[in-house]
Amino acid sequence: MIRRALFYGLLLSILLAGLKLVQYYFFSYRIELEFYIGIIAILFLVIGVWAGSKWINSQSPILESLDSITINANELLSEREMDVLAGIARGQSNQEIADCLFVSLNTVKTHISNIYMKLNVSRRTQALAKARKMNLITEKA
Amino acid sequence: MIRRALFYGLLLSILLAGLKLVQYYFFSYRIELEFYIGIIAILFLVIGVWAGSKWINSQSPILESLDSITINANELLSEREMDVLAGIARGQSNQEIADCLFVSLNTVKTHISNIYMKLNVSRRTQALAKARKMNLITEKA
DNA sequence: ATGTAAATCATACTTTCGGGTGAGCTGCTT
DNA sequence: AAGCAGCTCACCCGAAAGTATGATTTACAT
Repeated sequence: MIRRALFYGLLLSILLAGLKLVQYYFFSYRIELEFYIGIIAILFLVIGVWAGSKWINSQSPILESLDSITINANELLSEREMDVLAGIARGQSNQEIADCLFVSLNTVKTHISNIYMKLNVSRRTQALAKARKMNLITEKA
Repeated sequence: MIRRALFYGLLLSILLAGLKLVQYYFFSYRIELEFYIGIIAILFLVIGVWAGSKWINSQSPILESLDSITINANELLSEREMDVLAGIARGQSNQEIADCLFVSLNTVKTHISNIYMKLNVSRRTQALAKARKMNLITEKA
């Protein structure tokens, strides 16, 4: 969570710094300000779309609600396991979940194994069925 | 698709125009340029995330039509395909579904492939997520 | 009749999943 | 300090799932 926020914050800072450099050394005296701002706006719009696409399947509660899947807090599964379960519920592959959570495929597998143990199942679809019965997963209205 | 692109293009244009106005009439002489650009960058980043999320969630033509048109769910998937989909939703393996329906494993695979084609997905968990969104699958007491 | 869609089954191949095991690191508790 | 739970990652192997293609049969509509 925090690591991801820091990562993108850093990325944003770097981009801003880069833009400032570009501005001072190359463009400021040759391109009009409106055009320059337009480029920045479009650039960050694209970045935003990219980040949004990448995050839409991640575990943030806000984005989760956009995906109409809600993971309910529970004592049984740990936070990370809930994240993984949400990915499964969204239909993501293990690799996709790993990419979203910024961990390795093996880590996701381990979490999933633990989920299966805790839910007493042996397949992701079984885990989904059981999790829904237990109200761990609910559909957003 | 095209309509959506036009919509967001228009939105972008309006926002750019608005920013230009703001720039000329309020901020240009009071706030430093770097700060101003940073605000724009963040603003469009947020817009991008929002738009990206929205876009991702309405990728499917089927889901789009659900917004305005009432679709008879039974039209899309055949009876047998619904049987198989139910098995998937129950968490059954392909072999278990085959046993339940008294058909071969290959037949189940074929049905599943057809389901994936019709739902435009490539994994059973994706099929579940999509089918739930389309209300092909609903929870019962 | 001819075509279309559904259902059935098959073979061959690739990718993904899941099980088992081990291990290092962190943070909290006793 | 020691123990424990959670998170991370790795490797191996077999099973399940998915892809691609082709084929037969039935039923229904043009």
